[in-house]
Amino acid sequence: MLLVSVIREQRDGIINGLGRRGLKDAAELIDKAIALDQSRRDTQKHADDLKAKSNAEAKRIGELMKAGKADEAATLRAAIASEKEQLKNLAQELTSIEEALKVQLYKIPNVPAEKVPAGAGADDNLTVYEHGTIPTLATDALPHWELIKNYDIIDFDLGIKITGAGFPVYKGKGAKLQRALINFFLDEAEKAGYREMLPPIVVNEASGYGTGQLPDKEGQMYFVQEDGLYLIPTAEVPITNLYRDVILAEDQLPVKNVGYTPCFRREAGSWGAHVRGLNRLHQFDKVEIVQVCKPEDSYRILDEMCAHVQGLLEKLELPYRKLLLCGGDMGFNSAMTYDMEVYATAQQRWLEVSSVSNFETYQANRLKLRCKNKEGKTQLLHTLNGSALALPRIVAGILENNQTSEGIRIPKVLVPYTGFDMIS
RNA sequence: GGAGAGAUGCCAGAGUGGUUGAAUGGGACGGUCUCGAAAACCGUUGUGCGGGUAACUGUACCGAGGGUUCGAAUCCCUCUCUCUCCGCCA
Repeated sequence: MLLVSVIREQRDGIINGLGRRGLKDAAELIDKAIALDQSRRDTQKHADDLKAKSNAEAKRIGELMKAGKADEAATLRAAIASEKEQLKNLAQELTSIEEALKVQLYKIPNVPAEKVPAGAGADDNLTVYEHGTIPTLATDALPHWELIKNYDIIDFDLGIKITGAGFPVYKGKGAKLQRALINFFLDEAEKAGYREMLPPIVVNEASGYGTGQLPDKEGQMYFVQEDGLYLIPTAEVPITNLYRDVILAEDQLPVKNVGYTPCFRREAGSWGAHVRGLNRLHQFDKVEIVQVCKPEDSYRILDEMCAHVQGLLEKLELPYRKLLLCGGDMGFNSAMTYDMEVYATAQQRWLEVSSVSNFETYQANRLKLRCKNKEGKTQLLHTLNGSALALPRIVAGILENNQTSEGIRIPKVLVPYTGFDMIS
């Protein structure tokens, strides 16, 4: 969430920035927060002053007792009663104002960075880079959901039987391909300086709040009622939350972590023609890169992370494009996001395979993730993350684009990992 | 699942109602000493939120939330978490 002090000091700039998300009521959102903040400060001043008075009186009673002046102490004690009552009311008032302010701040999304184009939705995203050539397929080329059946490598029906729709079973070379991709992605990240982490894939409520899935987006996550735990929708949640309530030293920055996890998404109500096959699943595998850095470095690092992701796609010989998301299409928490999309030639569609975001201090403020600089001052850090990469759509791209009459060709770089160069 | 113990500052660990934001030790940082280093000695070493141009200052925080009290790290209640032992188990 945004820092209330920043909202106070940069009201107009923030309203302006939020406008690029297509938010109609930005001014109203912000002004309500400012009003609550003002009343919070007034109330706190009032309460603090009164508390200072009563602290002094309590201390005075202690001194009188020690000096054996019990009767004087008793007089003073009697005088305090009404103050106590007032203090209690003020404290209650303050708590409820603070609560209201917090709720209000949770409603305000991150401010898009200056370079982010204004826009309402996907149509306003900017294509900033394209790479690779779209292959020319035979006329009888099949979409991946047909290919996986023909080669018997991914089985949706079995998944339905044991779990439900959107939980595929990977079989034989299909399963090996998953494992190969995961290892390839992890190895590449390690070469780029990331430290591998294998976190839990269920998290508590505090972690959900830390990275911004909660409140409001609990519908996205599977919830284990009995234990109050959420299945992670992305490794971002556990890996970024490793740094919740942490104060790092400057020389520990930037933190570069990578993790493979399964990801679980309920995706309620999103089933239809566009989400066939591997295009959208309830459970899928993903390797995620996460960085924590000093504010002045975060946009350089955003570029660095994109370059890493693009390098992966190039090594996999997949045609892709890079989009700079417009304000309206960005996630709630993000200040700037690039999406990478692979072209799935048989479907004739671009599939989002990675989303790389800079959250600036938005998550760090919730996480209380700070660093102590050389002057001994603490300041909020910036957090970033990106998929590197999400598997199912990569698999869809490989299957569709590399289909031949002899079978499906495995990208060269993966062959050492799969142990085979064709699925036939 | 059963039984017990505990939760204090960067860490270890005192503290059972009245200048305790918190003894002591360690660590870290700065200084003295040294050619340099070690040792020794001296000093510094929290966070949030307010007020103030600032120096500075108020307040809160000893797992969380309530309560008792003029006054709570210290007493009471609830919750959470951790650890140990037993059971079960990959």
